[in-house]
Amino acid sequence: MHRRLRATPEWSGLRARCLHLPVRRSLLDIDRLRHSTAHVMAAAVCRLYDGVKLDIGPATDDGFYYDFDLPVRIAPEDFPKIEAEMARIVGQNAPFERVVMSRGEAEKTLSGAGQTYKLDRLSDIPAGEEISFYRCGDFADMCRGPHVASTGDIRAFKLVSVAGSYFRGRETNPMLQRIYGIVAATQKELDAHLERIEEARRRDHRKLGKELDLFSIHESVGPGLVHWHPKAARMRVLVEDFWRREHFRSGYELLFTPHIGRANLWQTSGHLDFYRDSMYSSMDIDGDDYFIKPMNCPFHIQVYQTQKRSYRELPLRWAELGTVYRYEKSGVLHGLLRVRGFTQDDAHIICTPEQIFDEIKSVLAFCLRMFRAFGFSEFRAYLATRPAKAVGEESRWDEASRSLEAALKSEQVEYEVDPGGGAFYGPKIDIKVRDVLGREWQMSTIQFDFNVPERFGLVYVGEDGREHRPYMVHRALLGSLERFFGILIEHYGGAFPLWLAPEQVRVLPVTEKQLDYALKVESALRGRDIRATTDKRSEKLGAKIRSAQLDKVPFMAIVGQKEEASGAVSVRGRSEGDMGARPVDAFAEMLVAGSVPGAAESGNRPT
RNA sequence: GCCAACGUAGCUCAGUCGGUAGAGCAGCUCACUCGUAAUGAGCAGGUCCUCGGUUCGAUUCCGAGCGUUGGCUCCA
Repeated sequence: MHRRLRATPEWSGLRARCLHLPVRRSLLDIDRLRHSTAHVMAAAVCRLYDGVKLDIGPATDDGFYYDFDLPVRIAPEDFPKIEAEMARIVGQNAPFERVVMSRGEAEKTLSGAGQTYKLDRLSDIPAGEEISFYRCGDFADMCRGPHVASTGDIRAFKLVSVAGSYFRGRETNPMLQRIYGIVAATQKELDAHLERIEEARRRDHRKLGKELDLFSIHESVGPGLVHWHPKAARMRVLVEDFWRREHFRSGYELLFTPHIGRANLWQTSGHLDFYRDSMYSSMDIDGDDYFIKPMNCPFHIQVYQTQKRSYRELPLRWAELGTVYRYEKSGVLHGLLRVRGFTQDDAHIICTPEQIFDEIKSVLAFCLRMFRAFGFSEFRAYLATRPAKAVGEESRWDEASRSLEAALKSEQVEYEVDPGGGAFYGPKIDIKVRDVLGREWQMSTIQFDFNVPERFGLVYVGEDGREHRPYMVHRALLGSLERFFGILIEHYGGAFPLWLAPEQVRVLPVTEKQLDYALKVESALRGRDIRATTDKRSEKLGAKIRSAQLDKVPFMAIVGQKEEASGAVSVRGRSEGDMGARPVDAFAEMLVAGSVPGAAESGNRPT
């Protein structure tokens, strides 16, 4: 899941631009610094606490961590103490010395020190490979390295969090304590990094969702179940309308299907065999078991099966904004990004073998077009191919995988292949999108399904008059509307572009004497489908402007005596400031022109 | 689900070493009628997450549960 990115020049350039990370050093050097700092942290923890058992302390994408088994609980309040000890070690400028040992020596050293986790890790090292320790002052750790020359090279670091983590990530193993830290070459770079974390915190969709009155999740209703407030609902309608229009234009038709279905259906589809852990328990209706849907595909298949299908009507492209419910473990729920009930922008494409190349290519192009409309321009794809255990003929897998790869090449999307990483039922492409802060979000998935068509006996009649099994592709572009909305909030920092803003204009009367005129302006704008409201409070103009700014409304229309006399408004842009007076009609014209779906706007810069 | 922390007004938070609580903002009322990021005064607002236990007395201590947060894991 947390795959390390390859340091292609193009990609690291992007990182540098978006994450404000140092460009001068190669990623290897920064990793060396991170890993060495993890050692220094481990050394400090060993000095401060007794009975420390070490596991590992690797560099991560933006820092480092070290896993410990400790008799005491570490809390963030302990960080200053550990950091102070780390600073002492750095001050000593102790060199990192590499010590090579035989397996026997290493075993003796580790078991003598009671380092059981390390012993376990030692057994992972293949026979014949060199076993090295790195010593630094009074601390030594089995480690492949490499390290910086000495601790004095570590100038700016900070511990950021502590959390539990299973040894080797397995639930059955003991839970260790993981301390996370960040490190940079200079204090300035560290500060920049901290500033980036701060910016991400400011943009947190859970925080903005509350501040901007967008959505809520209620303990009384249940965790992971989202309530869209009026402003968010308005935005969702804008997204959905745009989505539907684009689908119709791209040759899709829409379906609406039920929320529940008989157990037998899920038995046939295989969900009850393979996916039951993620499904909610059944409900009894007239003595039959029904399940709430975790996916839409079995329903779409039913629609397909209502007729004998000919090759002439393929490809069929059926899309549905289908709300599905899936059980997610309580610990993984996270705002809008990980929920239990969500609306997939699902579609199934059923086509002949001859059609799959073109179909995949156009799905991918459609996908990128969609993202660009929402202000995303950096993508990365992961192609997952046939695993050892898989259903479906190998030739079909090959054909499907080739079509996926060809589409990626033809659309010039950077991608990585994950050999054998596909699900048992088909190969797939997952597409990740970078937001304005340089964070990567998995959104789209385009996957072949060789399982469901087989299980439901899907066929079409070919030119030869015989029955053939069609290819079925399952795809979601935005993924889930809930999750996509959360990402949009963070990408734009709540300052949505004009076409998506739930409130596009707020009319601000200078005094209550202009309230009637303000309401007239509001109604004129609404007449042009512009989302306008009026601030009717008895406040000074400055206060009204402040509220509108905080609510991130794209435009304010200020109306005082002068404007009323001339049938005008004074326009103030949320990022432009005072834009001067103009007639109401001209203002409306400007807004309508700027509200085209997908219209780019500079509303997403960090503020 | 697991480890840890947290849960006080609509929001952000303070506080109570066990004697049922307070601020700012938001809301409401009144006054003010104001020109590009906060006018003033007043009012109202709380099952201190829930349920048990200890105690004369629990928001505070203990236990369980629920939820949130940070991770782990999971994401056919």
